[in-house]
Amino acid sequence: MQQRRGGNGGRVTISEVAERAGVSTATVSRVLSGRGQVSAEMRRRVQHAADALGYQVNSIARALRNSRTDTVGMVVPSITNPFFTSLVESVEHALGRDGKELFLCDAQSDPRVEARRLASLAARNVDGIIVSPSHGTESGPAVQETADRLPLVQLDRFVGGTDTDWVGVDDIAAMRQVIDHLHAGGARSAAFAGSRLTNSSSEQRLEGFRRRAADLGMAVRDEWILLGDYSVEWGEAAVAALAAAPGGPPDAIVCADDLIALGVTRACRAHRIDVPGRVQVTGFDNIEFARLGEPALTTVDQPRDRIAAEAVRLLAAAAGDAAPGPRAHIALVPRLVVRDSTRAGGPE
Amino acid sequence: MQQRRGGNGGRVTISEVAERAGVSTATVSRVLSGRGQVSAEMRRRVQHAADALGYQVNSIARALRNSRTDTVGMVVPSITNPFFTSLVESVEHALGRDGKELFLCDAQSDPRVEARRLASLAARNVDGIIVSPSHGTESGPAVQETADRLPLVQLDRFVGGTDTDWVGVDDIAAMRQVIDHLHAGGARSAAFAGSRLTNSSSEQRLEGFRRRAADLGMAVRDEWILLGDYSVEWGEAAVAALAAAPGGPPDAIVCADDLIALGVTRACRAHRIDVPGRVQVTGFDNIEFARLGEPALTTVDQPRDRIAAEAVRLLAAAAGDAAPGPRAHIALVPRLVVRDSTRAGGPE
DNA sequence: CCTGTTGCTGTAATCGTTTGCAGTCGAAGT
DNA sequence: ACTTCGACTGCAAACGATTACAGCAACAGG
Repeated sequence: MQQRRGGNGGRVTISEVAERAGVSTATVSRVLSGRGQVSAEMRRRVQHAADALGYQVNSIARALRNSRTDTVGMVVPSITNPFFTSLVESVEHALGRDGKELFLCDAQSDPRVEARRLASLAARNVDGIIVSPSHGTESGPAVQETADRLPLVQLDRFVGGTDTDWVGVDDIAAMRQVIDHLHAGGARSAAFAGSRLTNSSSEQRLEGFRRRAADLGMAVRDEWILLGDYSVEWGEAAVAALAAAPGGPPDAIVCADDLIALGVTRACRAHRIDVPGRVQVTGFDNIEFARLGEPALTTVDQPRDRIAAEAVRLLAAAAGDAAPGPRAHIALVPRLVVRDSTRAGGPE
Repeated sequence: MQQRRGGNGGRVTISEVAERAGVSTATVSRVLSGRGQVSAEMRRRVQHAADALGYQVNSIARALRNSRTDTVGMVVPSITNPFFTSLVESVEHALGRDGKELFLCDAQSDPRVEARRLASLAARNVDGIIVSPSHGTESGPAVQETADRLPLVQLDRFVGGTDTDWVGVDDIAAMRQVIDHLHAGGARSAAFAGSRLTNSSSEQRLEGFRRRAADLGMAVRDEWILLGDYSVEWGEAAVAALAAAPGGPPDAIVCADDLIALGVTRACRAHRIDVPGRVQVTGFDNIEFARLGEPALTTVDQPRDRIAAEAVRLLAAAAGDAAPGPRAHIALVPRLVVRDSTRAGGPE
């Protein structure tokens, strides 16, 4: 059935279709891409020949000719972090509506790997890149260099010293909601468990936490600011540190993401610290597992679909005009999701 | 600094480098790819010019010429399932060692989406495809068609009616370990919570469960075989069904994956069914969250790195020889990880 | 001096598709 | 009858990199 010649894996080319239909490759191309004028008879003949041979376009050749791949690259710090995978899912949906596909890369939380990924996406002529930078400063050069070559938008996190589009949430506003809620639940002191200040999320969230806690007069001791990484293990370690301190843990532990919060609640169980009775705990991101914690986590829900849609829109816009317009920084306001790890109506 | 001409986004081409260095494109290519004889002087001149212009190869053009992209495609049923993401991570590592990259696609658990993804990967001339088919029968045609065109290996799951390489675990042997362990812990009756029999994992695991339970004389009622999907929600629903039945749940609930098991333990807490006191629960896959369950899940650890390494090896082998060799079916034996959701030493 | 060899470099074809340009042909306008 | 036009169609040149082949110089051996 299939013709197998040449070294290209036996694929049928446009000229074989042309030969079989007795026309030129130009006509075949016009029929198959639906561009240009072609008579009904030709259209039929070509279509028939293409079907018979099982022709499929070679998008490499097409991409070379068009310098457009209909593919967008995305780089995330860690593909095993559920927040990023659900973000990826949202982005994929948003792209699907434009007939584009996603080329996903994992930076393994390492700026050097990240730089390699960005370079290789650029070499592959993707139409644009969506990146959530893994490091708040070290990711800078590679991101900026890539942005100089093709449309790029940063998602969720932002790296300093770069001038590109960005879409994410307003971390400060989110933290205000969190602190207000904890305060209403009776918390008068609070700890913060985040990651080392190597990315914007962490910085911003800590900043928001500090500011609002100060506004409300909540006690925040220096030794209650615990910075490690975005992992369950780190959350567990943080609780160990807090529990060991004289006076025990504060009234609330605010976590920079849900993984940390899951670690915190788990460690609290192990240390027999009642949540939310003795300590209230909050997360961030609202990953699927947040509701599975014991107790289920109160957390900040990121509007992933909105974030993804805006990012895709920005990329499309950037691809459109040659002149780089002014940069857009879009901060969406997230929503607090109250579950069982905090006290809703004030102290019982 | 950068020259911006043409419609390719202002990228520097090999001929611009050649012009600047005062040599032919052939020489530039030879220098840059390190193939062929070039004098030291030329090498220096070309290198210098390339650096000055910030040249980067256009891998689209290279791919067209070489009909090789150094890219492998991977299609997974759901990118939000932690098992698959960690498998992806392993595959990426394994490929990295060969200087290849991964093009990841999400099939959204839908064979039609899957078929589209496979076709588009093939159109993009990836060197090979790794797929974990989302459906046990409906994925067949697309998978087979793709396998006819280029090297393909199925991972973890296997779809009926196809003739391709496969790497996964021996589900039957795994289930034997699970049942033996539960039996040693005193279980004399057991339920199975899996997904509808639309994929091989589910089928095989159920088969293994049935066989070994029968061997050991464990009671297995028809209404204890609960099939839904691979999700936490389904695990919760399954417990609701079991708890409502007269006589209550059996001594053990064997789950086809960890997500289901997490739902099961969660629902048991809600229904005040003691785990492992009243009911023992097991999972499958050993995702990171398995140890976070309350209680931590006893589960089957899949040797992800081995699986990934074998898959990459098979692809490389298939890419090497033109004649398709005999198919390899590699079943690795997984390891049981005992945690707190089962009784280790027999009934207390 | 002629031939063969080695070492380097350039010319041009090639991968598969798209598309500007030019050519053909029949129909319509003058 | 002679443009003019429009609808089609084909020719051939791109896109950017790789590479077989040929050409050239220098040099060794006969």
